[in-house]
Amino acid sequence: MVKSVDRALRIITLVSQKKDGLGVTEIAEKIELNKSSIFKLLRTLMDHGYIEQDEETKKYRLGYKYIELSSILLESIDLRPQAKPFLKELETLTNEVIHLVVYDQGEAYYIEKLEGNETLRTHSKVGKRVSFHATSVGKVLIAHMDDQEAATILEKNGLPKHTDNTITDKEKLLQELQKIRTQGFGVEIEENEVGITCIAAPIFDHRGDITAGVSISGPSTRLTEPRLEEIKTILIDRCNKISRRLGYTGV
Amino acid sequence: MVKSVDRALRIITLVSQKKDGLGVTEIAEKIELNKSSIFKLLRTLMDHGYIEQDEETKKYRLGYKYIELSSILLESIDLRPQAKPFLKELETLTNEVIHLVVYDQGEAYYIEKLEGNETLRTHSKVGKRVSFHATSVGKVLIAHMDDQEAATILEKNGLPKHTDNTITDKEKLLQELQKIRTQGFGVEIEENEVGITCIAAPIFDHRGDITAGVSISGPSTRLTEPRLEEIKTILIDRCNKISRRLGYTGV
DNA sequence: AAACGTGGTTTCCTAATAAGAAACGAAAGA
DNA sequence: TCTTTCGTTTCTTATTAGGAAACCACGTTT
Repeated sequence: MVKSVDRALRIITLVSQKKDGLGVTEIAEKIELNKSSIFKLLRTLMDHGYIEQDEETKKYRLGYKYIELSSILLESIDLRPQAKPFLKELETLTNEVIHLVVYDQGEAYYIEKLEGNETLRTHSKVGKRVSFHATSVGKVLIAHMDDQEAATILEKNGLPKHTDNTITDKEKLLQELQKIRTQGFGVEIEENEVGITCIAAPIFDHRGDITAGVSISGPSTRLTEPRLEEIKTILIDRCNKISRRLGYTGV
Repeated sequence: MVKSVDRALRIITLVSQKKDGLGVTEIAEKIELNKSSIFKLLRTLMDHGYIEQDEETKKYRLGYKYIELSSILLESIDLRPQAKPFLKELETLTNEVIHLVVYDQGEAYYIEKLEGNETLRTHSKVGKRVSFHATSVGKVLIAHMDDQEAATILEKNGLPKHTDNTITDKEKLLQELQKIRTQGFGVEIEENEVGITCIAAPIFDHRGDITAGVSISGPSTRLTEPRLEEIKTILIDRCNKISRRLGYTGV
């Protein structure tokens, strides 16, 4: 632990909390360090543009460098590596099949799959396209798009019947989407494939737009109501964490 | 200058440039510092979440803390204080009236005004609403909105004639807007007020959306073609700088 | 399979340096 | 005008950051 660096970073955190900035003395009190030491740290941070001093009030606030790096960073974060550790957690906690599905220009794709350890498995392929109306992730994705985009997708793909449970009525689907938005997750019981049940939650990016969804799927015999209830909680929790990793600030 | 902090910040900058991260040795070479020193610095940065280590590759990359702070930060930056110093520069460089105009939900307002030092002045008030079709800033603002939003505004406000030069024909206005988009600035010669000429450039935020415009205005007798040419260059330059301060990455 | 190389991590010592005390200077308030 | 406050500077000493070298884990080569 490099002490001066530690202190410098604490200064940054402190300064970032006060939009209008803080004075040297104020910072010195909070960090519990000598004024002159704080001053020197601030100067170093200033030289790098991480902190800047208001010319009039003499107070210190976050600098342009921070903003510069942030925006570049937010644009360049990759979903997959950010999500991976959380997906792994879901895998070990549930022992079911975990899917990461991204939405990109009218299409949804599986980009990650974790198998779980149990023997009875659902079959799926990374890269395969996802049905929007008949899967939990698909429903979650369209539920959080703007209405126009969702309408275009549904228009284009229609509502083909996959099983007896598939929602083929548009009105019913719209109600289902509303439900998904309010409760924060989506469930699908044998709507896509007989014997398979699924639960999914959304991932949002730094602009607040939906970019992906995570689903947990398994045999309906195992994913019964009480089990889904358990899984739901941790699924939503991890999805929120992934969203925050992408810079999402809501919730 | 606190040396260790300086080095730590250089590490951050370095790491931020490589999306996939860097190893200790790699960093040590670039910073020209001993491996162990770099290691200790990295550990400190890690403890604060500014840097994180990939579990598999062992490489170091920017951490969640950065992302967390950035997104909060980008949402909370105030345009006015960011723009102020650049507007002052424009003022001293041109000696004309400088206006900062924000766009917010269908309306445009002056939120900042700098007078210049010369005697002959245009009159305007901070807080006053801005005409969209008859001023250079107004035109710049609608030029960079999406078509639907621009159409709504024009529909609502119409194209009232202020002077003989006011553009009252919709087709002609649309052509003008196209021109503004391609050349990156807008000019208005006595379209809003007889005797006053104006030039304006756009400011974009971190999402790439237009949020404001800066205009420089003065008597037409002084703001002649060659003078406008000079002013144009520095105006666009400062506007770009302000945009970058707000996290804009384009250009 | 053993030797070698590479890259991350740890240890330890000492020279470099960050921290603190105190003084200074400018600005704001009484 | 005097006082207080706050940012800045100076200087000295105890702290500590940095460097050399060794260590360890892993992968590759011979």
